[in-house]
Amino acid sequence: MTTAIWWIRRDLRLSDNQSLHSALSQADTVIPVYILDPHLLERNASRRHQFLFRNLQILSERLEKMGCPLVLRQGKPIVELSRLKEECGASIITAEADFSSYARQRDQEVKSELNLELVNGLLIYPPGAAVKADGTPYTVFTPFYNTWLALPLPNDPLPIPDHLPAYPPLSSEALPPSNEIDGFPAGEEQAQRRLDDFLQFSVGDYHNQRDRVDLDGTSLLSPYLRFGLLSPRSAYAQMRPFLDNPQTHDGASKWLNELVWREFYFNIMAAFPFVLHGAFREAMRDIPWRSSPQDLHAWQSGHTGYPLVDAGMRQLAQTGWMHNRARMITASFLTKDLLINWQEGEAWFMQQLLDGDPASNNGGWQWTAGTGTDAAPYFRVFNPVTQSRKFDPQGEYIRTWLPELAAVPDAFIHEPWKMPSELQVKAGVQIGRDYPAPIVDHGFARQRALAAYKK
DNA sequence: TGAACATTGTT
DNA sequence: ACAATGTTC
Repeated sequence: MTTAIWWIRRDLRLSDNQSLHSALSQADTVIPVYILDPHLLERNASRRHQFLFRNLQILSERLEKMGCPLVLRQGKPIVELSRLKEECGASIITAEADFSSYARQRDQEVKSELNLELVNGLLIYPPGAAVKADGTPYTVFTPFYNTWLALPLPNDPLPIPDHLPAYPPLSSEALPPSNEIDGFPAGEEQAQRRLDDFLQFSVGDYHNQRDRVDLDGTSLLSPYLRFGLLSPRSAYAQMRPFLDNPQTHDGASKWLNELVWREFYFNIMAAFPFVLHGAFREAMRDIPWRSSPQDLHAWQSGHTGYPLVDAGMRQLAQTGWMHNRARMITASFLTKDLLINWQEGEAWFMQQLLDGDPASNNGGWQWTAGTGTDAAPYFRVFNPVTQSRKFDPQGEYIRTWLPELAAVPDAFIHEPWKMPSELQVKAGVQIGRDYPAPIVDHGFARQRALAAYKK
């Protein structure tokens, strides 16, 4: 008679759960446990906490129905796990491996005292699977991608276990109350539904619609991948027929490319943990950033005077999600136009994003700032107006998130400060009063950024 | 997974 | 004029 603890962290699902599967294959009794870790909960990320609690609620209900309720504990993981082990006599703990410095330190500590088995699942292939011939990690995406694609296909996803053994009663904390997040219904069934919708309706056009901020061309899966409501292996397996179908190949392939960016940045974080604290490239550690709380606040609150930038920032603040193209444009604006340290943006995004993940978020910011691996050349400065015309041609995205500009004619929607005053009256918006004039001139700012980066 | 600006070639 | 192309940051 053996007992295993299934320590749930970022794998809030029953389907394709390698940690759960390993626990079941080694023990007669499996105790599902989630530990509310004060170190993680103290972080200012209430939207992700809401989503986490809501998902725990749903998982807990499913486990309850299967006669194997979730045990919820609160405290330092090593302490809580040791206590739980004494209570239930478990001989093994299984968990899905995670790769941030905190996660690795936490797990190392647990491993040194308890029998912890870490399994793959957060990624399709564990960090280190796709490396250069000499065994060192890739620091450029494209060769990483090519090697990644050439790896043997992963095993098929695991089914949901049809039966979980019951266990004697254990105490459990009450779940904090939580609400549904608008636009991202919780639970692994909703994650699967979201993927089904994407495969049925959008994947074939993904490659040519994904950059359009005014269309629903993206998969919207990021929050689900973030919390392991969908395993990337399962998503990849379900994508494969669409890769093989010539009608949908281009879109599916572009989507896979994005999924591999996620794998890439996890590899980078695992191999170079210092990226979470500063620039990957040494040469980029001395950029003379500006300090301007006022400009930072204008950016955070969506009041820079550049409509697309502001629309993105307000979408983020209001919903916890932002279109990927808008993420690049707003990030470029902070780092290049305002010349504010990308780490300020990284922190703000981590605070706001429902899908906020240290590896992907850090990778994205360093890419935009030109400080990272595979860096965009520092002289690549997005023009917020050009990008706006290109990716929101009718200004629909802008009008959605900036209602004060709703009546601005198409000809001025991307640069409303050029609107003659009689048109401002007609559109019911006075620039400088109802909507800000640009807080910085892009042409000037571009030159300033080029000079600052060149030093 | 840029864009500004100069140059060239076409009306 | 203005689009296509090349060069530069």
